[in-house]
Amino acid sequence: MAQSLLLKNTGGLSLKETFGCGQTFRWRQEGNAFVGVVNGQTVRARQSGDGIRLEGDRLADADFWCRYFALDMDYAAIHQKLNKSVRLGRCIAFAPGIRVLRQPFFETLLTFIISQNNNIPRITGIVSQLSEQFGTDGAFPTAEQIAALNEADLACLRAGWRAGYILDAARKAASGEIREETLSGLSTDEARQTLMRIRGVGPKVADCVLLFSLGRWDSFPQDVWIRRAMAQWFPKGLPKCARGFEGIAQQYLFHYIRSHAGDLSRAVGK
DNA sequence: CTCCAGGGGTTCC
DNA sequence: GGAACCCATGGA
Repeated sequence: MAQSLLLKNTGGLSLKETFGCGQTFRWRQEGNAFVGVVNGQTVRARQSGDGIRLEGDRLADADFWCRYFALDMDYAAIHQKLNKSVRLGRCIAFAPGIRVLRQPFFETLLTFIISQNNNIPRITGIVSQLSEQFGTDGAFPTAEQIAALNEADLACLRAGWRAGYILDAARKAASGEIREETLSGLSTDEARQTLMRIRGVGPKVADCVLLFSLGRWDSFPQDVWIRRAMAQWFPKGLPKCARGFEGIAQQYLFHYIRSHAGDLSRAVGK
């Protein structure tokens, strides 16, 4: 029996911009709605009036979704700060409805390990296969479920050399060497170093996990495109107005750059 | 055929 | 510390 939940006070959140800006690989558009898999539950989301309507079996409660969509953040204030930079302001104006989600920890960790030197359709496919093959009822598998496997078991994913990285991450998570609760108690820099003990997790993947799962908005995923754009747009680093919100600024920047790849390839000298 | 995709490990200097 | 090169896979 399907449940329904209306999230109010969603401000200027745009599902299209939020799901399409490259931070999640688990939502697909169906008409004017989006269908995603979150915590093993298939969810349909659509914007309605002044809120977001969620539908699905066994929906999580409003508190969970409030956290998932970062509705506890004051994005009007964040935009006001970041708009002090003309260039960041341009990126925000292009997609003001982006909100940085807080996604499930283990799933985010494996997803961004899989994302390395990879493209979005293939990342989506591997994550989907991982869930169908090894999760319970299509849910994203637990660390314990993956830790019990070996590389031969993962060969069906066609994930290449990342299979070994997936296993190491799962084993460290299952053993308790890497725990979300532990990371939450550390500084962003300490948490980054801890995550990088996992084979296949470098600064980029670590910061994506910190930003997209733990809500560490001061982390800063060093994407290759961002590095190129930064060198030209912000030769001295991000402006002071982005202090504490480097990750959010980066996500606006990334979406803008990816959507203007043709223009930027010339501007950035790719 | 080559090139590339939201990187990271290893091996050099 | 940084630069070069390697890594499996699939689509363009």
